[in-house]
Amino acid sequence: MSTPEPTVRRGRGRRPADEVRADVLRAVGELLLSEGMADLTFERAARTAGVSKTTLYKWWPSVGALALDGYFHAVEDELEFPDTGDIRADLLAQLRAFVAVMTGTPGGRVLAELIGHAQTDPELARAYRALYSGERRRLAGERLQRAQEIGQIRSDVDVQVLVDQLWGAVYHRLLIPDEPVTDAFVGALVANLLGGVGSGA
Amino acid sequence: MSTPEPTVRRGRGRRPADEVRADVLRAVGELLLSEGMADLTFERAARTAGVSKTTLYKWWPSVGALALDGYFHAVEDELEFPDTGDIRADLLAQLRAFVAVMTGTPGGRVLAELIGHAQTDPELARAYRALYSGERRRLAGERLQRAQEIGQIRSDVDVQVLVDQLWGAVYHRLLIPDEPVTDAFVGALVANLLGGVGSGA
DNA sequence: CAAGCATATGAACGATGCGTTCACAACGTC
DNA sequence: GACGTTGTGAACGCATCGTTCATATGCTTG
Repeated sequence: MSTPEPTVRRGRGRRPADEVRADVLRAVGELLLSEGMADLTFERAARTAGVSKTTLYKWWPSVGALALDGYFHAVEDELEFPDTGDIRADLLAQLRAFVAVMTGTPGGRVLAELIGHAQTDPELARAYRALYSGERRRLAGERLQRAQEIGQIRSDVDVQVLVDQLWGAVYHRLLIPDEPVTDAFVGALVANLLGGVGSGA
Repeated sequence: MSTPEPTVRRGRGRRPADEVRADVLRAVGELLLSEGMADLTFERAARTAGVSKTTLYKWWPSVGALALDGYFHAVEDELEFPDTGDIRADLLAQLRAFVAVMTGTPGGRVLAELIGHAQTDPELARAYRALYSGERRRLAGERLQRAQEIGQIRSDVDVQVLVDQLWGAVYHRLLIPDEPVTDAFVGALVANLLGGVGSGA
């Protein structure tokens, strides 16, 4: 409810497409980080960006797609997959960086909301997989496979399953927060998987 | 959009609360399983159940809460945690049964949509944890702890982390379907964790 | 058995967002 | 300098929201 939107008045007529697009993404990013995507609508995005609603409808098929664009424009995701040759250290480093972003910035909340929205917005789900999750899965898989090739991970293991048991486990706690996401949790994830939790035969 | 709702005409005045509640839950369950919760609204639920919208607003704080009630009324979740004394076999059995429900019935889709909706509906999120996820985490934890006590799982392991690396991994593939959820996947989950995927030191 | 309380009903309301339409204006190009 | 592309502003009908109100009836108490 209602900070009076900073409605920017403009004349009519065309403005450069790139300029408009930049305004929109900036505005959407701001709205997302400050209020989450529950209250994000075409109407509000248009008002905040000082852009015609018509324009938004022409460029983005759904609120979700708009949010996805705005989110990535805002965070310029830069989670690297380090490769020092030591898979245990690299996994810990990457997962800790990931957790830091997810819990220490509004980015985690927004990402969760994007995934949430994707459950009932096929358009957004497709865009999310195409732009984000697929790529990250590929990068993680490549790093894990290199570890496998030099014998740090058993050769009969399907590395994609490991992605679910590491990052997927983190997402699980983000989306269904019964338990906290801590560095200790991350340490346990890696230790459990690499060393195994069974004892005897 | 728009099967013409089977509007049930009724007289005015009070009907037994239990009867009304039953009608509502039945209707919501039907709507959820047939159309998902994207199109579920107070309006449609009221129309389908042949109940006044006012009544719904009085009993349920949000569409999400209504959906959650309707869902559990419809599926009467009965995923047991077997205990044969063999933790590997029991985990496989439970996870396979879980996966069967999630992929073989509309229940999986609806559950994903509930979790999705909970990301932007704190009321629903709280209800979900209270009614469902917390309880299931507790049950799984107890079974894992028994295995730990008889030495099938190492004693220094935090069993709650295992929940995230087993069921959480499944949820990950359900919510972000880059990779399929199969029995082979389940097998790999259990094998990876119990045996470990590292090789050397 | 009668009185009264609790509760569902139906109808209406203003507000908001949706998704689309339209004529018009200005930018960039040829 | 003309033209086509593209954003602009305004207005629509429609759906849902969340709320209000007087009314009708089942249930319970005395």
